[in-house]
Amino acid sequence: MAARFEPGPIEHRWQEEWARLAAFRAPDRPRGPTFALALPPPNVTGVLTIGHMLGGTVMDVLVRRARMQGRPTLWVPGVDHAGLATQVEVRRRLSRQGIRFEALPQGEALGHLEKWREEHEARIRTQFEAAGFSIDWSRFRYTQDALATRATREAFVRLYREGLIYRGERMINWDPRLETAISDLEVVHSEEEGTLYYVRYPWADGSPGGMEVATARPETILGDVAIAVHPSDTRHSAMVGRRVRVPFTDRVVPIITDEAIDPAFGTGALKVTPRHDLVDYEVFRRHPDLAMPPEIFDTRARLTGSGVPAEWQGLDRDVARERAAEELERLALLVRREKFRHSVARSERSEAIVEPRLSTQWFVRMEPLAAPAIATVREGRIRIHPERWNLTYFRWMESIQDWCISRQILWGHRIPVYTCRSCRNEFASVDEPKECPSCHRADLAQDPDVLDTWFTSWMWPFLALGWPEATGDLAHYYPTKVLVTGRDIMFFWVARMIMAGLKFTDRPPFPDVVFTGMLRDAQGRRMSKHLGNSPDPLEVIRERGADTLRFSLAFPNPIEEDGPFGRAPLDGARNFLTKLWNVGRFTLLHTPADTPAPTAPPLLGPDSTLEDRWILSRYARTREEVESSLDAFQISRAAGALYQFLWHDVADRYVEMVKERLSGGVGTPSQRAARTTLLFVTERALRLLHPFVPHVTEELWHAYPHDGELLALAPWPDAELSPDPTAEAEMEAVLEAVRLLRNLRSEESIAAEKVPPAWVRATTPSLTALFQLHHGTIERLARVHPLTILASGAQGPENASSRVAPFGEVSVPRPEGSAETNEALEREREKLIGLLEHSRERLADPGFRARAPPAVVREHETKVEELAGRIRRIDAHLSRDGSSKANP
RNA sequence: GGGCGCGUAGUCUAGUGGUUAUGACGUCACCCUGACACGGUGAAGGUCGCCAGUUCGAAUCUGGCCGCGCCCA
Repeated sequence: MAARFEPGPIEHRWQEEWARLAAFRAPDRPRGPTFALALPPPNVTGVLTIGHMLGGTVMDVLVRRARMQGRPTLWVPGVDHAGLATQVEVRRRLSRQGIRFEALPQGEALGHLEKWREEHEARIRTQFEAAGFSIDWSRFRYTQDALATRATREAFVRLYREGLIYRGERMINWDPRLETAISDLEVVHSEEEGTLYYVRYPWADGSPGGMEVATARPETILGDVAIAVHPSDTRHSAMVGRRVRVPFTDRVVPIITDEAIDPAFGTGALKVTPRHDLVDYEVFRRHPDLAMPPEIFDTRARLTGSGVPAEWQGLDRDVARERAAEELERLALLVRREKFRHSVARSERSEAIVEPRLSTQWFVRMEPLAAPAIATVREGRIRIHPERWNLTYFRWMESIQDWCISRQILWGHRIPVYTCRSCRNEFASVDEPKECPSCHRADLAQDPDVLDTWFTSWMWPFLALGWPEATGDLAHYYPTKVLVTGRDIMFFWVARMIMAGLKFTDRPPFPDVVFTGMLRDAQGRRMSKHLGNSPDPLEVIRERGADTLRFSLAFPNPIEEDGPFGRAPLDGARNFLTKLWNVGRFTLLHTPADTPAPTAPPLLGPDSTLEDRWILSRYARTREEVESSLDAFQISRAAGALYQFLWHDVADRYVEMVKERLSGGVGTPSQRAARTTLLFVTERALRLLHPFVPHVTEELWHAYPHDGELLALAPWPDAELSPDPTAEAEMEAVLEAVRLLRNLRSEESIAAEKVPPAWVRATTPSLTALFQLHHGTIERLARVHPLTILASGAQGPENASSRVAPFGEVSVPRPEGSAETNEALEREREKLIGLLEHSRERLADPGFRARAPPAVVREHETKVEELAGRIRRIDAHLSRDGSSKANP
């Protein structure tokens, strides 16, 4: 085996081998309970980020464990066409080549989109494969493939026929750059600096003065229908009912009252422009006497229409704003301008300022869908991890708005609604209709819009398994077992998936949702596509290895919290894997060629030592910890338990303890016990670590004596052993003696190559016997010789430096020239006295004795005794040294 | 503006009523000891944000304050 751990070649080899053996191909006809998981389909917009790797790692840990547990396991992958997002990317790419996307013939535009999809789909797959995720690529799906199209149409038609999808004229969010409607969720609000214009509307009757109104958008004056004030605003009550002239026009509008007006904003008077503001629209609707003015903007937010003066036609809204302000100034109607901060709504995709627009679009009625989805989470049939996100989920679901699903773009599923040009009959159809079902003519026009991408992806867990067809996969693998994703798409996707699952399959699509946190770069900024501060996973894998990347994401920071990513975690993971590699090498160095695979734990016989029993106990505990952590989706906790066990228990302690036994190599019973124990615990650790770092563990496992073709398909360890508290307690005492002796060596500056004599004195006969039995271990680990074990009453050495612990004391001779101080002991004494006093005070409190549980009282009593004893022993050392100093 | 969450060593983090507060990274000292210097051994480093309260007992529960973050409008 190579002396150095090189991830590259190992990872290639095993990825090829897994593929060759179709190790991750889910059985078509599985037996027993299955474990399925749908990969959240990445957008074909771009490339994957480290965030995808985090989610993938979590999923792979769960999937690989399930597979090793012997459950038929399916991890189904796919990609999402991401309609608007992809169209934006392609549009951008083309515009760099001087091509305007909108000017292309439809077929050609679609060609560009399709080409983009192919490139990115391949790239995404390469990235997931390089990470070693155990995905069943034979079941790869795409949200625009034939089945997905069928599912999308089926879902639409069902909701349409039930009246849950309707078309209506509503205020919607319009993206004037992309010229399409977007949903509420695709709008991002931010605080921005703007200008507030104070405009005077002259009185219609020609009397001097006028009504002063504050607005950020003077260009929309052309669409005003009224001025509104709050009904209880006494400043303006005298004006209510009067009429003003709308600047730039010959229109005359009334001053009205409405509760929605904020008297604190501007002058407390609001101009009402119902076509271009949601609040204004609502005010308008509450005043049926007002008439809807004509449209003033086209789809690119340029002034247009009969209400717009000829010289302003075609002006962009920003230009128009400046022109309007200038014109108002010229007309002496602009009172003043004022800088102010306000919330600006922008389109997530294009960053254009959203133009609220009265428009006819398709909507899904969400309330009937949300109610059962709320209940499902409330009843615990779906559990969200971490639990605190329940609140966010409920809050959004309980105030849910109808979902605008129509988009005026090219890339997506066409809305399956047709209108007969002959009889005006409108109908929805799953299949492409040949004729009008009413008049049987073939003169049909399909709705020109496409559906929001999420209208397809919200069905992903069952769509990916073949729905609406009654496929075998759907029968065997649905519902999936868990959903792992970033919490940033809780509303976009998770909540909608729960609704869709309940609506279309009558079942929750998964019982558990695991949210991963956001990663931060070295400067502590959240990684985002926008900032472009996420490294390319392929680069990281090429430089550091997939296992290193995976482990750096799984540990040390909890996967569900935001955590740092960068050199430090990667180095930590690399160091751990190197440690694992070397522990493997050491084990193999002491594993004869004919050794059988460790199918069962070593039998504990007379040749098994304390360290053997101890490491087996530590293994048993580690396994339990891994199991319970993974059951609770606490991936990092499981990884941490394995890290501690392998590094600190196996490598630092057990290996160091058995080195002596293993050297020489004549095959004594004690050597055999040590070998089989070492082989067993490290082999089991490989199995437990495999879901986290599959390549390196697969490599090592094949170098080990093994049965079976792949570690990936080897059985997951079950509870073969129980913890052994006696062995653990005994080993603790021995290790504590070692630690104190090492501490003394260091404090007394005993050179590393020196092997001084040492003494250990225990407080009880049984501890004395224990140290007697393991005095060789203590000698080796502490590098002392000879070690004398003293009976509890025995006289200690002269002129020695000592440490006092609960179990007893340890001493080494004071080296020549060492200052004869006992600072360490004195510091220890002070600390112990503090603790002693604290416990005594507690015990002196009658309330404590009366109310605290007896066990806690006893605990303190024991502690007082122990501390007092320890202080007495320290005092004995101090006074002896004192006397020896006084009388050398 | 509303809601949610979080403040624990230089940094990240565990810890939901009784522990001498966990681990990792970083720092310092010594050591290239025969699996590993991507290592070993040891050490230093904490008023558990602040103030009050509940309790025999608070990092942990309650309230207020301060700071930070996120979501929604």
